[in-house]
Amino acid sequence: MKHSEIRQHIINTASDLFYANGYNNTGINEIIAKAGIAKATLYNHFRTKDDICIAYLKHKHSNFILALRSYIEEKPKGRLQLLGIFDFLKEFYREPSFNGCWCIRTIAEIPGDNVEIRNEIQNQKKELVFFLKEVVNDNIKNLSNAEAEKITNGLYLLYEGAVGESHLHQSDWPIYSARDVGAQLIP
Amino acid sequence: MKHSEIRQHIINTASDLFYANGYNNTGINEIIAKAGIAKATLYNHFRTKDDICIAYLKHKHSNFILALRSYIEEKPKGRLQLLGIFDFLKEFYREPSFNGCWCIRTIAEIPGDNVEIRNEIQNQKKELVFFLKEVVNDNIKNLSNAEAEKITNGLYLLYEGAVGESHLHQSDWPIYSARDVGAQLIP
Amino acid sequence: MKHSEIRQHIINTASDLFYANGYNNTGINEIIAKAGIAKATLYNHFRTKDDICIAYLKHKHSNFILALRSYIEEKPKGRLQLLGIFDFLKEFYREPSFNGCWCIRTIAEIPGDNVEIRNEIQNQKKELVFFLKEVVNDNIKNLSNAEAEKITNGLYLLYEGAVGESHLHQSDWPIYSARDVGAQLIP
Amino acid sequence: MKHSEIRQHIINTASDLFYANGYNNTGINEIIAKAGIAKATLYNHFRTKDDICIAYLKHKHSNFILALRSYIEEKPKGRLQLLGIFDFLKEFYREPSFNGCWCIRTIAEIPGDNVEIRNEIQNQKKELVFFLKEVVNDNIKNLSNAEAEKITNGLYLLYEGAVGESHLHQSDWPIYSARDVGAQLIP
DNA sequence: AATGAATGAGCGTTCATTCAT
DNA sequence: CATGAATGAACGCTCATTCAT
Repeated sequence: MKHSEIRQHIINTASDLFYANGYNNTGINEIIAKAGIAKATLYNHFRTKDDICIAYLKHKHSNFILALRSYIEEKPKGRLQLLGIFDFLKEFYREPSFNGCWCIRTIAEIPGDNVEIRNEIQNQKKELVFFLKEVVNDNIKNLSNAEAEKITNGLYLLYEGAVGESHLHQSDWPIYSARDVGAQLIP
Repeated sequence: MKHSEIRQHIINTASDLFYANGYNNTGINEIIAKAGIAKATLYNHFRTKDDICIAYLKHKHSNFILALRSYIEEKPKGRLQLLGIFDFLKEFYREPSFNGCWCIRTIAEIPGDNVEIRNEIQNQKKELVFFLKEVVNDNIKNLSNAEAEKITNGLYLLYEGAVGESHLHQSDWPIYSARDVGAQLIP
Repeated sequence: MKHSEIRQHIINTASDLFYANGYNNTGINEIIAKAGIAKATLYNHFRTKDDICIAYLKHKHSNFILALRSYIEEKPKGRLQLLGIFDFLKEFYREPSFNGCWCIRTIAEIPGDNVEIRNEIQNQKKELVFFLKEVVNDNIKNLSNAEAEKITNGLYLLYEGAVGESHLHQSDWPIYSARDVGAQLIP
Repeated sequence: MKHSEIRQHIINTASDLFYANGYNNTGINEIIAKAGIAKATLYNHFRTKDDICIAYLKHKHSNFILALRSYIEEKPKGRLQLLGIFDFLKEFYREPSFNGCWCIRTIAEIPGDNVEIRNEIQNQKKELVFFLKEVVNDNIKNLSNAEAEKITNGLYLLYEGAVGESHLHQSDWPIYSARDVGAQLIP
């Protein structure tokens, strides 16, 4: 196995555990046991557990953005494509591994002065907002920038609320509600 | 100090620490040190740390509901009272101690099989939805039940999103956005 | 066993190990195993391993000063009492546990920026110089302060050299040599 | 770079680190990082870390003896040349890299049963005594062997004490004191 | 010869909880 | 009812050394 492969193997293993059980509830020992590697091997690839956390967040984010983008690109232009973010979320929710938003869950676990992880999380959300704005502009014509931003922020908040609340209530009603409200935002 | 006073003192102390620094990041030793009590005293009042967690959640919730209720009751009936939930959140956000939603943050820290704490959190949110529905019905006349629920759920999602995202981004724009969108939901 | 007794038990155990095998070569696990206590018990009595190190140094020092003082007080006043410090060292050297100077050995093991331990060690040596000066003044009459200091410093250096070199060469000739030279310093 | 050059490069690098920060506080990784070589390269040149330690000690010793010899050879014959060892030490002490005696510091770090390193250190000190005796005989005429040894051992102890104590107290007074006492030893 | 990823054993430290007093 | 010393398990991390390439 090549260096980068074992690195990816660690990230995959840790990601599953972090996402399923939480960052602090997942110990290094659990990761190496599941990955089948020695402790020092892990530390040859990552300086600290926090570094693995960053890699985990990036891993989840890039997969998520790719999947979301390809999902909605297959939808017909217009309202359906725009509301596709909620349909995507429905599918995401149905996955047995669904456990809410890794950003929200991780930020709840780390001390407030952990700027590195906080920054990563904030940047991911900013990227999501940026992506949503693209989708808004692609699917609603003749919007002023202010209008586009208003709709984008609304959809973003609804999306985030739907992720968190479907996870919290273990039910998909928040996703349907969010889609309904989202539909009202589109002129 | 009476038995119940000590209990409340422990809850107050633990709540401040849990909310500020997180549940897992706050140790029993820190709590007893700040409360100025002996370790066994704490365990005479609470069976486990998880029990303190439940008490912490209840404590935050009842204070929150009371404050929210009294805040919006002072607002004039109608749209202003309904949107008052977002104005309340603005004030909540401005408090130096603001640190997001205790439910969301706590659920991220506990193992998935901890039903006791999960139930407490779910019930709190259900109570919030119930309360919001009351406010909706009080301030918008002649709503069918379905209409009331639709608006309630929308406001709830926007509120939850605004709490979480203002905390995540360390900025109050999500609260303003949520209020804007919320205003569109009210006929 | 009372709190202070178990504390002293830890100090005794750790002291034997630190002095025999070195500070860094002695692990916490070795200490608790030999002391027959749990790891957390040790950490209830000492904040860090460095704190145990300080206690070890203080323990060795106070025993040493007491033993040295009582040893030379039994010697007749004059040259014999003054040179008694080297006779004391001979006996010290003969003990099977003799392993050189804990100060010199410890300072060699700790990072240069560990001021707490460095200060303790420097203070111990200053106390030794102070004690030696007392003995000099007690046993040589009509010395100016400068003369007393000169003799004191000479004896101190010879003593320290004798401790270190007898340990290094595993032989007592440095003690005899130091005594010989020391004798020449006394008018 | 030739084989022997790499070896010397490793020794130089390791020596600086060992002397500055201690043997146990310097890791193999630190050495190879600073030397800019691969880990296995280091182990092609040295069987174990202890072997590097031996090479480090030899390196320091031979440099030291050469520098000391050439320093005092430039002094005029007689008392000045003999006491030149302390003047040399003054200059040694003034170097920013001064960190006491590598022998004393290393012997404090290794287990008592490490005969290889202990022997190297003892031999270095025996060589120093031998060298000092040469200097004594060169600069004081008509000494019996016993007289020469007595003076040599005295100077040696004073020298060793001065090195260790100047390092411990971070002050040069022990060097001045040692020189003063040394002067009294010379007839 | 040179590489650098992998290792197992150990490090110092923290944790929620128990129990004799 | 209040105490606080003691606990065992787990924590994140470092080490000198080996070995397939």
